[in-house]
Amino acid sequence: MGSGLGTCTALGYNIVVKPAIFVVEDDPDISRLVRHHLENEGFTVRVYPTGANVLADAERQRPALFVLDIMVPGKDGLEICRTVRQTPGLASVPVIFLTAKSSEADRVLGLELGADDYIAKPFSPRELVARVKAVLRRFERPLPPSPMKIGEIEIDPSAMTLTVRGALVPTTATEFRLLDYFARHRGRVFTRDHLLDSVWRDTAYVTPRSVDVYVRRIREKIEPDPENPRYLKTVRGAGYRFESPK
Amino acid sequence: MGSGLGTCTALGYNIVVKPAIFVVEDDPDISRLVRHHLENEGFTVRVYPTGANVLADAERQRPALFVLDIMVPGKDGLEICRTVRQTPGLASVPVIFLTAKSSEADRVLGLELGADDYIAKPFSPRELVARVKAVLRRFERPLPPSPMKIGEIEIDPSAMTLTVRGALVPTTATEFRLLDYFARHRGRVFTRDHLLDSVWRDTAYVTPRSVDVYVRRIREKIEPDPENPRYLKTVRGAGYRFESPK
DNA sequence: GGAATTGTTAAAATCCCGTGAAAAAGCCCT
DNA sequence: AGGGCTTTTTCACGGGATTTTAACAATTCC
Repeated sequence: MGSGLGTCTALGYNIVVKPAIFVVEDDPDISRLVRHHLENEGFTVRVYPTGANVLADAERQRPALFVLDIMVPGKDGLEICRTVRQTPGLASVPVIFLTAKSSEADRVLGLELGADDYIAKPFSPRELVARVKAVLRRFERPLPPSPMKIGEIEIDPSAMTLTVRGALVPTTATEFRLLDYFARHRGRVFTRDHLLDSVWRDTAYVTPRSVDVYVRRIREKIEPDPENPRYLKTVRGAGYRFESPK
Repeated sequence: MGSGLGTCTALGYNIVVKPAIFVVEDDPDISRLVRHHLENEGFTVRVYPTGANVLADAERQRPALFVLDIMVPGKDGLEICRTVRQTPGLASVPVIFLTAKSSEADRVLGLELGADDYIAKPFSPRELVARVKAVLRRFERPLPPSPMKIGEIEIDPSAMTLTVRGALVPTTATEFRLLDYFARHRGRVFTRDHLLDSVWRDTAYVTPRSVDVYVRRIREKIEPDPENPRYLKTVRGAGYRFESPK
């Protein structure tokens, strides 16, 4: 995994996908350096000296990540970022800024622009690569809303149905949303607070212990033996993790 | 800690740790200059006129930074840099090149080899100091959580899993947080008090000896031979240090 | 050899989670 | 609007896992 490459299974065999990174940088020395090191890591890199054509290209071939110099002639980095965030197909593509002044960094990371990290110039290649990989990892897309089959259970978000070992099991709305969230982020640990933030609707105040109750209800519905969960495990001191059984 | 100095509490009183900078430079005028200004800033400086012994020394007393002249008799700077990058214990130590030729080609070459910055001769003392500090500072900004592989052990913070020699090893929350902290700051010594401050949750007072207990538990889980730790070493009189095995 | 420091172990104290049940909030229907 | 239903949320207790302590053994350094 460390390579940053993604794989996808289609047509029954594996295709290795080289994630594309779009770089907007006018200084040819820097862009050469960036291209060199990112390509070394197995990424496909596209460099744009100005911000003119990036967006058009990006809409066609959606990149995995943007690396934007804050200041480039023409449309500058900030401008591009803003547009990216407002373009439906690109809104969730992560952005890393290259900044000269560290004072810009805070501003860039500030909420409104929605950058995901920054790298201060002069930067080292190792730093660049490390941050790019880290951001990509953080942004691993949740699986798109399509029916999922995990072990013996099937979750169909569009129908909001849960099928366990062939039998349709009724669920309440919150039960389903929580299970769906877990199933979409298999293998990760979530704290109760995180789950409340991302699964619950209103979230006015709700005790984290409510999560426990729902976990139990879900277990009763999907686990053959709710005492020894194979899917929805508790990670003591941290939260819960959903996993595919071996 | 913008100054580049680190402090740590040990032996009941405060010790100021002066980060060590290893300089490889054959011109005595320049090396004198470098030493003078860096020592003025509170760094411990060690000068090597040739590249012969640096690596051996560095492996014992791990420096915070290398300053390498690109061209020195014997093993030259580029060579040393390459070796450093391939030495497990040193791979993450930053490198700054000194070069006479200010040609861009040289600069880019240096950076492509994995250097972290580059200073063209003749340089001003202020520039030297500024770049050294900048690199050290950059280096301290922690990366967002991402899986780590150190020797034969793998740590995945998002899944909260530890894999040792291929096998998944269960950990408790505190064990994991401590190991994660160590792994994220490889090569640095931490006092028990520092660890309590930065890894423990509440820290309403907890005996420093608790750290010992956790170190032992971690060793039992990751070390092939817990009596002779290869990863998590004790630094008598100071604390513990986690390192990549040679 | 002796003082200081760290390793080890086991027991005590604490924290955390599962559980059942009941209160509160929604919801739908007339 | 009100009654009966479902869903959501809270609460408290008990058991068990984790954390912490403390006492003793082993090591290191002078």
